[in-house]
Amino acid sequence: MYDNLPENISLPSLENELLEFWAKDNTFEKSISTRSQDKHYTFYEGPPTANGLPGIHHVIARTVKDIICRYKTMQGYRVNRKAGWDTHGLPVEVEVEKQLGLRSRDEIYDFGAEKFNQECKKSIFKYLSQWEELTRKMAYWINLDDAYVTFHNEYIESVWWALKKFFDAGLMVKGFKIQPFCPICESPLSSHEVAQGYVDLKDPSIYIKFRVSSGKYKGNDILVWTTTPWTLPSNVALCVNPEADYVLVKSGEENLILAEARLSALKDEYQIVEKFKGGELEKTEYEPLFKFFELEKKAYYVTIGNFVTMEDGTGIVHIAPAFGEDDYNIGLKYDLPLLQAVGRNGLFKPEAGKYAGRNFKEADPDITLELKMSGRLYKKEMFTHSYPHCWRHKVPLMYYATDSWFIRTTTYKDKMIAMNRQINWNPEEFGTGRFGNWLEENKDWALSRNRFWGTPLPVWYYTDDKGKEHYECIGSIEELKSKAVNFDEVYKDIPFDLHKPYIDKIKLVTPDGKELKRVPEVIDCWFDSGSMPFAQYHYPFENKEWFEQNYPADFIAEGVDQTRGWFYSLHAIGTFLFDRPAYKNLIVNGLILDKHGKKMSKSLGNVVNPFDMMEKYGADVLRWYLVANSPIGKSKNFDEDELIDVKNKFFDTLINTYKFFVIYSNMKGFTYSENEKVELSKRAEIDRWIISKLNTLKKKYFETLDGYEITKASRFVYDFTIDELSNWYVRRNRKRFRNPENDTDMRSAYQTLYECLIEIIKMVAPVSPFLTDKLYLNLTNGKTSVHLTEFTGCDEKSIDSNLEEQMQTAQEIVYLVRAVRVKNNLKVRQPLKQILVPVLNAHYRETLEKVKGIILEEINVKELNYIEGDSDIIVKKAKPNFKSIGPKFGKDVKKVQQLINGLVKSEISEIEKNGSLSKDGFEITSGDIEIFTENIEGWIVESSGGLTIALDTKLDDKLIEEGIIREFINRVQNYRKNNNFDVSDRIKITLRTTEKILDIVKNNFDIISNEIGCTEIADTGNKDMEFFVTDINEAKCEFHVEKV
RNA sequence: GGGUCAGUAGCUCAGUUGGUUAGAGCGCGUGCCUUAUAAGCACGAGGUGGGAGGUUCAAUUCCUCCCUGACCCA
Repeated sequence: MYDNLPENISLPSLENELLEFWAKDNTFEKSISTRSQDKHYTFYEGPPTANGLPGIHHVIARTVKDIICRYKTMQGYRVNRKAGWDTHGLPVEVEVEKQLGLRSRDEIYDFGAEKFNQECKKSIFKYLSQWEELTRKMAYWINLDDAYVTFHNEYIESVWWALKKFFDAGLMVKGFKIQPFCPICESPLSSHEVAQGYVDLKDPSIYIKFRVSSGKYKGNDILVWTTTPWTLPSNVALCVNPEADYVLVKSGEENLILAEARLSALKDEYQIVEKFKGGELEKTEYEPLFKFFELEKKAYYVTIGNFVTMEDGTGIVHIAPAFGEDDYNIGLKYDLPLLQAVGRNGLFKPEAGKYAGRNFKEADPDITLELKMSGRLYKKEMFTHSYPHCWRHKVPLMYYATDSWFIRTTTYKDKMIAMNRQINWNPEEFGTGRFGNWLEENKDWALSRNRFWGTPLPVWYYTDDKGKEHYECIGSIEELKSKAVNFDEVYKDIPFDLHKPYIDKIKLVTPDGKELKRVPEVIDCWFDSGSMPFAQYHYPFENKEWFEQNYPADFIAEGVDQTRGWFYSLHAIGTFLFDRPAYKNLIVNGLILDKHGKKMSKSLGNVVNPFDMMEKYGADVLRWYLVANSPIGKSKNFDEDELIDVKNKFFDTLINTYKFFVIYSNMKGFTYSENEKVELSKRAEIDRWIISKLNTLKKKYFETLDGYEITKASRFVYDFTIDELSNWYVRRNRKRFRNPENDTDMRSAYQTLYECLIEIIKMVAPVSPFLTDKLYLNLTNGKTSVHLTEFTGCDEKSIDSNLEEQMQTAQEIVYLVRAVRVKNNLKVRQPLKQILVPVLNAHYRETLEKVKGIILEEINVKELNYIEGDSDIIVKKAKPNFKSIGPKFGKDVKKVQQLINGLVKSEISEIEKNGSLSKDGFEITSGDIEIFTENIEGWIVESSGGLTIALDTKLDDKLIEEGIIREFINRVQNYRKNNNFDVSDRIKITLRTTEKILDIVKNNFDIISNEIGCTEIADTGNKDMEFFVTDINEAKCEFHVEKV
């Protein structure tokens, strides 16, 4: 006996039941421990931060990870799944600042860095319980008890080891970086912070004349455009686009140089005097506007750069290397001096003459005025643009050059590009496109952060007599202990902790007695997470062998937002340290938007709560929806209604197929047993057909999943389950399951269905692990979870493509006949005499002969007859095969198309016979045309896709009688169903109807009684009886039913 | 501002060496079938394949530009 599922089963409550079973059974642990040590598959978990609530977008990434891990487990691999937590970084600090009401760096110092970091540590796992609950409920199998945590001393030590490797290779260096900088925080802002602070600002837009002081154009003026007059006192160069055309124009008294494409910027009429490429201006010197600084390096000349555009301004920009990234790069390229007239606090420095002490933005009008007075201003406009502001202080940011530590990734960029080619990206275009391009344009990694809560940069330094800084990088705790002079003192009363501010107190000494202090910075937390392949195992201090076996990862998966985050940090670190990519395969999932394609945000109130979804529809349904409904890599518009569709269509169909099997197996006393298997060759044709289809499905399923294409794989399973198994195999075989011909036939049918169910369950299991396990346990001995089983491979031998093709032909013909019936108002219950099918070749005839029985039964027709290709009543037509005639006839293809469409029967016959035909100067061969029949003279026909059928719609008394019998059976069955009769209930019928119907029913009592389970049909009843009123072929028909 | 990806029916999505009638599901309308099915089937309505050019005998598919959206970076 097989256990059935309850009526109206609630998937969420079923899931709770299985969660308990798995917990008791230790299924997850077993799914790892029962697999061989020698066949392991390595998965890396990208660490989330638990100081924010888990959302629906976490569910999709984790579903993807879980599916592949479960799939590989079911392929026999041992898949260790170590969880991880990302615990450092600005999000944590911001959260704590909010909590404590701290508004600036100074306030954090006042509060105390030590206390601040303690608060950070407390805040990290604020939502841990929600994360654990999500993990459990969605059945994400990962080992949370053994999670790596990025703030642990061991983890940091491994990160330090990696940093020292970079340092020793000369790839970790100190330099400048232009960063968005808040003058009140006196700190750079992260791009994430900048993104939330854009405000429309009205700014000046001024055109300035720079007087040329050398070369061919000496004495003329270069016209320059800027929207930041406050940067002009820090100007050291100009920049033009070397490829663009520039012109010298005469406009009134002025001789101006600007880009040809920007002539519209001129305020007066002009004549072009000369035209030349921007490159020719390089090195042209000019007179500076301001002279606040003594320069040590050469400045005040024209440079070239491709970033200069022709979209606005004059095609010539001014360069202040401390205040813009392009500017800074030009400064490096030309070795320009770096002037900073404005300080970190946003105020002009004392050297800046009359501007000293002024706020940078507020000085704009005065600078403009001064230029006007000195005759250097050409034109002034105002314009409004979106400009970044500090989200805390609401003041405009400066782009400002600050001290930073860098990883010089650009030096091994080519290697990263080469290694990237070894990685299997899914979807592919993310690897070649987004990530590939990002690598092509690689910039050095700005590593350091002027913050508090993070992995401290393990660099100590001293300044020598000449003011030069000397650095020492520490790569382990041991090294730190041995080199520090005050280690024990610092950690005397506190637990050992590598974080600020304790680590800042550690002092080192050089052999010649120089004292070294630690640099104040912490590092970018992306370096933490990118170090997880080794840091999670405290490599190289422990687990050396284990790490080497588990690097690189076979598989990782995250959202597309990680392209330049985790995917990059893993790649950049792995490439350098281990000379190999850090991962072989990855799946990138798209963002989840709301149903209208809008980003989910608290302020819009369109955030989907994953717990709600799981409680309403179950994790199985949610997981299936997330990966199967739309391609994983695309952004997904989350729509709850579609969850309902998934549940109704897929899960209900699967459940009902299962229930059907259980009900009838139990009724017939069938239990699956390997020993009593009916050989495939001895099973009915339709059994072999579904088994063939099943194996074709398995083949596609393994192929796509081995290629990490989850969406495709799940759609294959979906289509098979609904279309082939439920709607064709089970529906067609219902009678057989109820009344099999003999014992072999019965076992053949039940075994076939059983095998299909088991295999589908296994294929669905990685995606939707709950229901499948329940069904699997019910269908087997109830002891072993489906997640502990292994797939049986595709059985190629049982794939019979002929059989599949035959069935497909049958299905197509059935659909055609149904269409004819509908159009001619002929119900399927009315049997018809015959259909005619034109057969143009012997193969087609054989095919039809094989599936004749199925066709006739499906469409309720008595005979299927053939018309041979040479019959007079067939109207043959030909249509062109463009693939063949296209290359052959080229420009004449349209003429040939008309010619072929106009071929008459005799001409087509000639081509069939001789293989070719000459007409109008064209030689048509049999490969150039497709022959089909479109009409059969004197018949009602329907054709589609090359198939044609004709239906004989003439009725005789016999057919009408049969029709009435079926109608009557149908009425009674509907009545039984609507009145909740049990299948086994026997009934007695009293019938009041026309004489004709009454006669027919009585004369066919045996057939009818067998179908509807009645013992007697009477034609007279008593007056108290209630009659059910219906009609048959427009004749009134009333009957009364009672159970006997 | 730069880069990447996408845009196919009201909605969700298929669709490859470029081949002429662009498909499916959901939803809508009308019928039909059914004692596993809140299921299924057929028919119907619904498409300037985002827009404009170009290459070609032939473009949803290849190229260019533009528009819209999302993401990443400034």
